[in-house]
Amino acid sequence: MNIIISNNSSVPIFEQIENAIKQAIFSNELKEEEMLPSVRNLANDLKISFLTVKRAYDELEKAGFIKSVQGKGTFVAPKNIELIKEEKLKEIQDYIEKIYDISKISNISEKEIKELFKMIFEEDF
Amino acid sequence: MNIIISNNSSVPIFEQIENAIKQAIFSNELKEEEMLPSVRNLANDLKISFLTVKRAYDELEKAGFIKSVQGKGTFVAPKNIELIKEEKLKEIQDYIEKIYDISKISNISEKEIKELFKMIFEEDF
DNA sequence: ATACTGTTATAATATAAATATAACAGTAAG
DNA sequence: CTTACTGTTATATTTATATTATAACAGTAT
Repeated sequence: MNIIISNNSSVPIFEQIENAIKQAIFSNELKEEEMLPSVRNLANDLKISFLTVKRAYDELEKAGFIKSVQGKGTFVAPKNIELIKEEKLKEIQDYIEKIYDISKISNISEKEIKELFKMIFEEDF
Repeated sequence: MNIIISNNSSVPIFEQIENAIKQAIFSNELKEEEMLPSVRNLANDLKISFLTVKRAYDELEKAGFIKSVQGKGTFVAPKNIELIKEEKLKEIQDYIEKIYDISKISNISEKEIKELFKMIFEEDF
């Protein structure tokens, strides 16, 4: 698995790891039940503290993407299609929220946004 | 000008001020060449440090929205708001394209996206 | 002179992210 | 059982950023 992190990103490292692993799971680069790198190994590879990896794993586990077992390792959870769809809907929601913020600040009307949607989705929206 | 800030927002106060002033400029509530509240006055109104207001003004000036003159005050820059609006529309278009890509890959219907829009814009869309 | 403007410098506080270190606990293989 | 991996937990520290308090300095207008 290829994870690239940036020190001077405004996105915290633990969150960058989360996103990279989610993406690997979505793209099936990490398959069901497959073992993830151990917290210490990944920390060594990325030259960061294992606690930062731990935090990323903890949040991924809370969200249901992976499962940690003491003494054995951390594994990709059996795929839950609904969970993945929820995640994608959340991504879309984040984008819509960004659009909302921009429209409010820039005084752009909903009508104008609708037109863009029609153009890109090539359908009545 | 009505600015409301929140202490426990994850958005820094200086950024909340930035956004509120941008919005006021785009909505023409603050007109070209119009004077903004002085750093100390706005700070007193919002019950925050004038340095926080100063920071917001500094960033707005760097972005070309306002212009500060020592001894006189801070003023809305004469600027082509339409030009900035075009840039913002382009940003929105990029986000919609991302949404389009996700929806195609994840088999998410336009109806579901419409629902999210209604939810966030809190209006029929 | 005064009373406003913005500007700058310094130090302090608060919070979150990330770290270093150490110890503890479960699993599997020799 | 010992060894060498796993994950877990606790404590203290460092780092970066946002925010503040305070003081002084500088330009403008009346």
